[in-house]
Amino acid sequence: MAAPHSVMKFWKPGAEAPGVCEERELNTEPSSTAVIYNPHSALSVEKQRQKLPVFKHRNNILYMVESFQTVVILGETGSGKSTQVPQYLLEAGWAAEGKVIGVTQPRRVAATSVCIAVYIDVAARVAEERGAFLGHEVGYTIRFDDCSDPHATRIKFLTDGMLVREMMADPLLKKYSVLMLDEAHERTLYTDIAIGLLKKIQRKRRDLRVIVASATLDAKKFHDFFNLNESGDPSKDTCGILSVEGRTFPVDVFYTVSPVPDYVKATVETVLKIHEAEEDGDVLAFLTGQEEVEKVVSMLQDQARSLSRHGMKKHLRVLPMYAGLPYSEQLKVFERLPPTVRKVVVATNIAETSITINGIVFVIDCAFVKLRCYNPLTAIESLVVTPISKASASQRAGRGGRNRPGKCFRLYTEEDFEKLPESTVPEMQRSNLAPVILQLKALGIDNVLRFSFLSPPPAQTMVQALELLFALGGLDQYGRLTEPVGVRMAEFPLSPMFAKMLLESGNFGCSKEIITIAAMMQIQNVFVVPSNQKKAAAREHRKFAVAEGDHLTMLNVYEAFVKHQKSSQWCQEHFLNYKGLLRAMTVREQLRRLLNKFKVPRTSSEGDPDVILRCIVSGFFANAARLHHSGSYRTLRDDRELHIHPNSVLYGEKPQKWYFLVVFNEVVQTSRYYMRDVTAVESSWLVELAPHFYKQATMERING
DNA sequence: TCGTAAAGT
Repeated sequence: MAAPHSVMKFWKPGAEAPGVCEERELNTEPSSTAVIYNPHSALSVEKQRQKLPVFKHRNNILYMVESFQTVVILGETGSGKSTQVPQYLLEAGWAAEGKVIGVTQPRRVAATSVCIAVYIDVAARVAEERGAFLGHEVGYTIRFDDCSDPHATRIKFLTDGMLVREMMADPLLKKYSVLMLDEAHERTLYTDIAIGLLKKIQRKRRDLRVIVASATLDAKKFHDFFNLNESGDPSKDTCGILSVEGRTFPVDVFYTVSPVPDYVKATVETVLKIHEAEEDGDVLAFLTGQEEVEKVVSMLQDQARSLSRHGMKKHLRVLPMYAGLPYSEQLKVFERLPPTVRKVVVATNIAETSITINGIVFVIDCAFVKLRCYNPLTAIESLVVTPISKASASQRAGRGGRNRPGKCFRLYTEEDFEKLPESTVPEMQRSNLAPVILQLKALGIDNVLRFSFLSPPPAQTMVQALELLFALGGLDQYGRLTEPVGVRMAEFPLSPMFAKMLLESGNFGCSKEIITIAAMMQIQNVFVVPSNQKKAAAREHRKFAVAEGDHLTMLNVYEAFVKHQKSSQWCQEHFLNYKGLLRAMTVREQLRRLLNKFKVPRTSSEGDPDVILRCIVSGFFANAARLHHSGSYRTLRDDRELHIHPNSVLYGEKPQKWYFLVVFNEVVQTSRYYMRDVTAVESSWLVELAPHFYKQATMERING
């Protein structure tokens, strides 16, 4: 039998060709023990800290923070910068006189885990004198979890989104002496907002220090952005760059000899080739979505069974990994396996930044990723399979060098690698900006079009956002934030349409129900569909379905959940996402408090659906579509073709008079333009509730 | 007629 994988041919470029880590010296220590204090080590905490690569740069870092307003630290994986730099600053007195050293992370888990690592260091050192408690000297603040003390905390970790929130209460961030933005190269929406705002704050607060911590890529861009020196004399620069080597192992990069027609098949073949020809070590393969992941997993599992039948000694354990996977399934990729088993993790981009799996030696990279992008002309978001950037490719390859030297198999030619863009387009340039613009206005940025963006978004996207905010009553005709509607809308941790709907709910007499609906709409995958029980799941889910649409269906699910004592078993029986529903409860509580603060009366519709639907229209009137005789829908605003998303309870319903007009939360483009979270409404409500938006003539055309 | 990456307030 010919080996099915014999078609995959790879080659390794010569030393002069760009590879990953080729030129790096080989290190013999794993980075994982280096970053977190190991209480079992014979070495003291001090000794362990001194062994980190960043330690050599301690004095230079402190010198630069003294001399420059902004310092860009280029630190590679495993340098120890995230845990050590905040401690160096603390030791050098930057937290004196009640000041705080703030460190932001793009993710909640990172904010807490880095915080705990630093806490362990600090606690181990000060324990003898006064002890240390998490949330005192060292603390963190993330949504729903504030583990910090306004008086005692000297080093505070927080998500970048949280920092932007804090600016609403303290626009000059007066309590901070230094802010370090970690993982800035990821260029998340909130990192970019924070960067723009910090530059503005620095003009008013010369004493505020900013440290931008990034992987090697965008150093110059950050430097030029923050450097306020216009004299041309480098000695007057206000921003300095410093680079810190990392501690990872070399990864050999291989390319295919010719282009790969089908990367799903090629992934399977490459895994088998590694299993057959390479030494021990686990495998990580990158694909773009759940469907591809599951397909590769099932193909490999078939192969693995046949291999064991043919007497292959070493076994394959194939595991999927993506965000939508149930938590218990996700945990399996972290399990340690006996040496007779090779672990193969087939993952989406979640494994590029959000999780790190120990023991990975071989990486397979298909060169693609699914990215959200926003079309400023149509105001429609879509998820598009896009070629990755070179930065992404090197990040993926690096996943194979965490514990020992690794190998990365790229399912594309070196020539195609050269054609990839240097870095991924920042989120700021591919997002709907309505929430961003609202936040900036609330932070006193009057002219958002002239705001200092690190990467300016398309002007048309900003215009779209301004128009929507005006239609919602959050901005006046001069683009100023309205009082109180606009100011209050900005306080909600939700998109402006949801905020408007919530603020109106008191007037409609259904705030209790609307809070639930808004909270439920924030969680993904309320309905769980296990691949082997699709029919049973659908049967259970249908029990919650309501003819009006998804919003009232979600209300139904939540109320049933509460009625059944929030039981996890009940959720399991009805194929509902238990953790998601718990989260909806937490979100609901936060929203309820905000409505209390704004004195929105607590009212219930007492079973009348119409008031709830009208209230939804008051926020989502701009997202309306009418039934077209073709059977699809058309947007009211610009007559674009839309379809009901297959996950909607209205999907597949026979179009009746009742479904003539619908509103929806969002449109996503995949194979078609799909409306998600859809509810049927009366056309007369649109004219009544949004007369400024829908002129009478438009309505006549619709009805005619 | 088929379908949401992953992260956050």
